[in-house]
Amino acid sequence: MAGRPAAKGRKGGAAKPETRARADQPSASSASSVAFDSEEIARRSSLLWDEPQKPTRGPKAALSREDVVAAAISVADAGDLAALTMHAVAAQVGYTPMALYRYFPNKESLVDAAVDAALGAPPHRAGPHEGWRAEIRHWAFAKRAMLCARPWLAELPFVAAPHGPNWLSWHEAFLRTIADTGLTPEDMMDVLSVVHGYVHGSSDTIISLARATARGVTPEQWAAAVGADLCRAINDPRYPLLSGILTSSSGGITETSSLPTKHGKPRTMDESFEWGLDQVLNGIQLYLERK
Amino acid sequence: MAGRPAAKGRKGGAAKPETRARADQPSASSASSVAFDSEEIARRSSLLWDEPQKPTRGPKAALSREDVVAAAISVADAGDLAALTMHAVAAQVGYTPMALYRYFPNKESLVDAAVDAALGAPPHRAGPHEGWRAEIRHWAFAKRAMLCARPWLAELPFVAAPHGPNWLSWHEAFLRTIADTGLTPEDMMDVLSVVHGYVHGSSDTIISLARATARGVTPEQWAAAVGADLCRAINDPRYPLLSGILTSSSGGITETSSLPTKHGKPRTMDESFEWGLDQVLNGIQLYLERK
DNA sequence: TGGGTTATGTTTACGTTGTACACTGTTACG
DNA sequence: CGTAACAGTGTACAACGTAAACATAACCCA
Repeated sequence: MAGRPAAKGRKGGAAKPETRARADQPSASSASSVAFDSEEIARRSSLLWDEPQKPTRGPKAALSREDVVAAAISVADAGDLAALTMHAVAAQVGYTPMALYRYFPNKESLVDAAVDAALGAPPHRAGPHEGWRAEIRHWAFAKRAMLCARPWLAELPFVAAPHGPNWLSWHEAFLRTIADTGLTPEDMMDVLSVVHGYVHGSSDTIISLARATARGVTPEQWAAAVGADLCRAINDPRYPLLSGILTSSSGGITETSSLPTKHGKPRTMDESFEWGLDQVLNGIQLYLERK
Repeated sequence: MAGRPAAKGRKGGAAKPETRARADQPSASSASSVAFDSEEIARRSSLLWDEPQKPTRGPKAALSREDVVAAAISVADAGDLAALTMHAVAAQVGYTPMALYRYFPNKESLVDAAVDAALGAPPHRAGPHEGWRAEIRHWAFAKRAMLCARPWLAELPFVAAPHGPNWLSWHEAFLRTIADTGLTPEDMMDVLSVVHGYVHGSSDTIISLARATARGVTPEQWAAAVGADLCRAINDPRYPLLSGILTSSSGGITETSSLPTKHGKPRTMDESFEWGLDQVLNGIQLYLERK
């Protein structure tokens, strides 16, 4: 038989995997690394776009790429990026690790596929157009929420991941928000870059919190830990301004439910994100008005 | 003898790896992962701040933590983050891999130290204060340049790295740029978050280019490869706006020396970064003026 | 109906990596 | 001097990604 769900002990089979991979050129690149030359980029993204082209000869595959990807995502969701091993994915689908190589030539391509799938589709905005500003805000909050829901995506190096269908969909959705503003194509891409950059770059703290809470750490514990870490700077003469802000208590680490402070109402992390987003949008609005 | 530089020769050995790892609790966390609870955060950052406290009894250590960190940085500079292995670092300093464990308890702490050291000190702004806007621009460009010079830093997960001395110095330097604007401590931290977020989040493309060129790939080759990857979206009915922009030729991928286009002068990547930064700063300026 | 062909999943094995442990040798204090 | 604390080495091993060889199952054509 062509194999049974495995789970434990089975027999053997035969096949011939890819044979390519590293060590040819000065290149190299490993595990979840970054693509450099055109052939590597093409190879990595091809699996995100090309259909598997089903053969008719041998036994039917028990799984599909989608099955494997779904298993990979559930493994990463349950743990973190480091938990996403071939062994773990194989166990999740009920086969041996080597079985996965019938669907993806190596781990990198499986991770690429899992990442794009995990991005999911961008939110669909039904109803009337609310104006670019409200639409961008929706987009930004959705993206942030997506990253918080799958914090392992933020563990990836944030450079040069292959551009899969969902990745492009998020970009397309953004462009839809500003399609009627009269911006040039070039301005559109740069506005996208500004907002996208801000959302990604400024979400590190909330993602860290999301990771912690997913592990059972309470927000209070997390805030205390990060605060204690930062407080090392307090009274260090090298960081006078930072010390002052941290001791002023309103600038310290606070999470969504906000910690006790001396005065006023400190912004929650979500409010800080929103505040920053609004400043960014104000800048863009200014640009639009001046045109 | 207490050991000689080694240089070659390996064999086998015996040991019992962690035994912890995943599967105990909901916890886990591995290699270059993220800290969750207070004890882990404290443990990870302690080595960034505490002195080694030299013993007087035994033989003198041949190396210092700084030596090991310098070796780690040079290894990562020469390759990428994946090249940063204990073997490689040990070979760089001329000792056995296990010798490194006299200086750092594990790889993670070594990487943490190397990362903070690699950040380097923020640029020192001598001379008269040029005003917050110019100062922030300097800071942002310096940070971007630093990331381009050490692209492996961008391979790290961008969440929750321990806050070492240099990391805090960069923050302190930023706060210095806006110290006289009259912002509240909370506003200052949020302004920092906005600019920091934009700089980090929007630098992925240029960092990717920097990585590629460091490997000998010409900017033209790189742009062609990335462009070809993106062009998969062209004529795909799912991405009408993106297709339009990509075919309009001015919105395509261009690097610093700019590629041939049909009309006008497309922005280079640096110009796009600067454009976005200016919109962000405009937003902040608006906030300052309204106060 | 029965090969031949091809694809499937399994088994086995290997190189790499991080690192525990036991050991040899070295230094400085008592 | 002895002895305790340290340095670096050598060995061992688990986990990982994955190459190669195998055994089997489904299809094709005769």
